[in-house]
Amino acid sequence: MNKKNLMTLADIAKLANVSTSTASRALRNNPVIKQATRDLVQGLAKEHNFKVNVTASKLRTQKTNTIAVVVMLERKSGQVISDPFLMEILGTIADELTKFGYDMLLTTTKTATHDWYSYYYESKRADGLIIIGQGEHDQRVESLASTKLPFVVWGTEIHENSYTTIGSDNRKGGFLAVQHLIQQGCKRIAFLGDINHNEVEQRWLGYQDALKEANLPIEHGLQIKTDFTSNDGYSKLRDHLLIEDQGIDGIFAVSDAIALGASKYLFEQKIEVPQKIAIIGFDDIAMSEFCSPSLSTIKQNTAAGGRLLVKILLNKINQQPVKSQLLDVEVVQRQSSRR
Amino acid sequence: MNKKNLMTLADIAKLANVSTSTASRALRNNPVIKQATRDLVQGLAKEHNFKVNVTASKLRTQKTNTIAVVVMLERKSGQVISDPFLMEILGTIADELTKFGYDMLLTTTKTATHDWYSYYYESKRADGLIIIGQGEHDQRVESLASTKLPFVVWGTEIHENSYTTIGSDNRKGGFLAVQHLIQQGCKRIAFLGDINHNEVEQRWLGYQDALKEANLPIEHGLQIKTDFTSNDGYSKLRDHLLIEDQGIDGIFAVSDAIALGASKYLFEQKIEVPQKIAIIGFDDIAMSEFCSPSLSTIKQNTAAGGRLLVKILLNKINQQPVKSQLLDVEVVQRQSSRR
DNA sequence: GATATTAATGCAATCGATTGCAAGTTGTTT
DNA sequence: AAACAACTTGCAATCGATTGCATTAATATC
Repeated sequence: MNKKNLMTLADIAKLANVSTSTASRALRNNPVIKQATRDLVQGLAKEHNFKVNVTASKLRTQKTNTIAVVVMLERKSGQVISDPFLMEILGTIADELTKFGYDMLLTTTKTATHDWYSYYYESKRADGLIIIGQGEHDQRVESLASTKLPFVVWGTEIHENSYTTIGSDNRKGGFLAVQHLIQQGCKRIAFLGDINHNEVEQRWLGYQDALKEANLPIEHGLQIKTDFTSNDGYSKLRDHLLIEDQGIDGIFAVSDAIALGASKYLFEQKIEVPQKIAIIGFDDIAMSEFCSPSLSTIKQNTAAGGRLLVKILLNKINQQPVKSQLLDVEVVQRQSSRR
Repeated sequence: MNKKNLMTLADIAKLANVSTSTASRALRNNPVIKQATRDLVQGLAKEHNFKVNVTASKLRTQKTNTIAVVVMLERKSGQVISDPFLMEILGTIADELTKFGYDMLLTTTKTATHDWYSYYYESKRADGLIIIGQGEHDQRVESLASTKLPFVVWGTEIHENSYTTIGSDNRKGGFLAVQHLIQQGCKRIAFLGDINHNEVEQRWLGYQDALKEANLPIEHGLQIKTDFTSNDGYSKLRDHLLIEDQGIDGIFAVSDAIALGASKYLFEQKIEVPQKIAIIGFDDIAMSEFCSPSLSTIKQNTAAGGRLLVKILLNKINQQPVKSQLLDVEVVQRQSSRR
């Protein structure tokens, strides 16, 4: 027993009358050790509630069995993450990692160090990295690609082969959203989102695809740069889209949060949704079903996404070849666009 | 340089022509080392981008500089966390911990081990534990109290001195919410929540306090056990509160998520909010401001809560005396209760 | 100039588990 | 009975940084 009277492997070994090497192997069920010895050691370990000191183990094996997850937050647009979408995917990742015996280290970009390679890999905090949200063309992610740190990004594939990304088929999502609005009879559809985000850019391309397909004009005046918050959805609609003048009849917001903000403004202005203006969001967060009118949206499969992120990263850590993947999306029609 | 050609302290020492002991002290700015030597070593470290191996450091110092955060999820009521409230407090904790140089290990209760003391403390994964949400009188938390693991709980103080909790003044919150409804003219106010949760129980006591103060009867038929989801808020209202029969004119929901679910049902039934029924929630999640009608609620100060959790835990780790604390709450009046 | 102080640095043990290699046992084959 | 193979186990080094104690160098004191 050491000073803090926590059992150590040596203690167990002594109790079992074997060497620490044998004890170690026995505990890990190494078949080279006689079954009887294994049983003995494992029994003693359980009896004395012995737990391997993972720190010592990490040092010796040079594996941390830990994955770091970085959530990219907007530094400017506000302190907290309001987007429930993040929480959902985070929850899945956490559960999936524990399933594979990995611990999960969580950081946001707000206060954390910027040199992820040094901080996590060189200093041996984690075996790999999951980055959620590429944000606005972030340089840090780009520069990781040249290091030995295995990592995966939730987002959109940008530079072929530069690094591995998992994400929804954003372009298709944008397309489906707008196609849906057009099917509901919309002719002049506004776009709310910030195309400096890679994912949003894709959704925006999808928006254009759908307009082109329907032979509708692409009007730049209807495309409003909007942050990922309800607040901005609200105020951009108020300040930049002069509803009457522009005569828009549909809104595609690149997140449900934005869409809810926009809805609020429409409600206040007593503009009927969906009769006068139909609206659709993106994400399918839990709240969307419960606002009034309920919000149509593009559903992202967060559970599948979280699982895939983990799987791909672990494969990468084990030197297996991996490639970027797109997850399918689908339209969820609710009241805000049904007419 | 070792095999993986990462710099090690010994390498730096060699470059600087000093012993590893000196190098170590120099790096950590130990004043016993001559300033010139310190500069030399630190310069070389920076130049060669050397980072201490935290694993080795942890092993030697017996400190992990890591805090584990456990998010208690309902195992039954569904897989994902829909409550944005959790994400907000989690974000604050993450940022606050990095500020103090700690890493944050995140787990949910869904898949994780149950013996937190063994898993985190005995195996040296973390120096302390933050538990978010006591859930339904959980036994695991209770049993931690007798171990050496320093931990803090977000929730409500239950057994005096048994362990340290930080949380909102839930009883006052419940009181304020219902008092507010009464001031708006409500006489028969329903309660939606599951009082098996410690926090909810407090809010429920506050509900009763307010009714008593106003000399209104406490009707058990108006108190409906409801899970922390919009879904359940919706269906419990539909199935158990026969609006016309009971003639309720106010609803206090113990979370905004529940309140939104309830609102949806009222909206569908074309029951006017707040004229016919006023409604108030709890939490003040970001969405509450953006539904229609916007949701009145009791605001919890998550930022202060997160900061306090970290501060108290670190104090505890440093053997300083700490005590449980209540955070103040306030009414945020919006459309759902303004009449 | 000799000794007492103080300032800097180095030696070597330590944290606890893992593992290559050697050594000891037991069993098999001829 | 010798020779060899197959099992089991132990020795001792290792992972990389930290730190108590000893030692050397520099400065002060008489």
